[in-house]
Amino acid sequence: MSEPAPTATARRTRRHDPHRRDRLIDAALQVIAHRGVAGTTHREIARAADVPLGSMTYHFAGLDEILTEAFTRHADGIARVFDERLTAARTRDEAVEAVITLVTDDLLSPGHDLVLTVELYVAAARNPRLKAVTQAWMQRSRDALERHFDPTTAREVDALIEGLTLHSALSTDPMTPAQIRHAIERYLR
Amino acid sequence: MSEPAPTATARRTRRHDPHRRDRLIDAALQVIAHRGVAGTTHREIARAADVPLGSMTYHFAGLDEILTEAFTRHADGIARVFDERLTAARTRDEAVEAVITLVTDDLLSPGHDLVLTVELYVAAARNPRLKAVTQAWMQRSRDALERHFDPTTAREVDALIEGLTLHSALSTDPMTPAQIRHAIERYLR
DNA sequence: AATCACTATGTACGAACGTACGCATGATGT
DNA sequence: ACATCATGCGTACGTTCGTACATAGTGATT
Repeated sequence: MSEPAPTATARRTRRHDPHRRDRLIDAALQVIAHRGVAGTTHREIARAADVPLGSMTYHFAGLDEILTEAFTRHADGIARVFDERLTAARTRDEAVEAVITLVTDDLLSPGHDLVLTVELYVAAARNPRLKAVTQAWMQRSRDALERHFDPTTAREVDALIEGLTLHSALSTDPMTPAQIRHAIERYLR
Repeated sequence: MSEPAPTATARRTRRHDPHRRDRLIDAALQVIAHRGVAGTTHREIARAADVPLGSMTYHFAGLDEILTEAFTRHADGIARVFDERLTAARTRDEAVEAVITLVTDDLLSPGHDLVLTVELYVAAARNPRLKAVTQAWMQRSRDALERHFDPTTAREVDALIEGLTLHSALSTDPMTPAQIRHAIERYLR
């Protein structure tokens, strides 16, 4: 996402590091995914990015600022994929396929940390700035869906996507791609 | 849920307090709802229940134990309502109505703190005991739904319920009961 | 009434935290 | 070449936390 970090040994001697702020935001997302928002501290992020603690207060006004920027990056990334897939679809059938692909390939891919999304929801419940991030993201998803479906359907299928993703992620017995396809097609065809 | 607590002044003089453990678990749920799991500390719970700090270590082996018991109580409470509504339904149509009532009246009622459920999901991602609580709850919901619907439908509608509740709770423009009814009926009828 | 097991309480300690701040350093513009 | 200033760095302070523990009060049993 950003430029590679200087190696640990290099950092001990060299100091120049443009994009450090960017790397810190990415590091914050890693820490959130691994330890949760509760376990995300200045020190953990600094360790993950291999920068000294003092760097945190220089680049960010406080922990809130880091969290906001990190979650904004996360939401924007997912929303962009959402947009792209649905914009590429030309017909309603293609749009249905796009939704299925979104859930099975993008949202539930092993590399994608779904837990980040749930962490965002929880944090948003008590942080107005994060609530705004969440709502902007939801609005963007719905707008993308409305390229192909009427507003009511868009809203409903948006909720369905949410439920399918969440339940699949939380279950020891996750839904198969075929089951997800079945659920979405049942709703949209 | 439990017996009323002795008043603050009474506590200062008297000490006998059976059901204190129960009250502490309820207090923990209140604190989780207000401050989140991250802001839930021994001291906050003790303050909410108006007991001294030392009482926490006596009644619970650690913070994990309190959280587990609190979330177990939360999940059991919702699952019980779920069971009851679906057991009371005699026909498929009544079952559909029961599901609608569950979402609009029970899960989304102003008194019910939906944020507790999301907090549980996040905590469960990193706590095996809480993961077990979540999965037992999901299984119980699905079993209840299977009294009236085939397993595939049960699973899908369970996910739909999740998405509808979550989106309604997070949105500034929450879905109306009519919209929720529309979404569920579209799926089940 | 005496005893005892259980429950309740206040306090203390070490660890981890957010944040502030003074100093060092390297890039930049002249 | 040199001055300037944004950036990088180490450290320290005050706060809050989980937890332990010694002591004290209480209800039950005899």
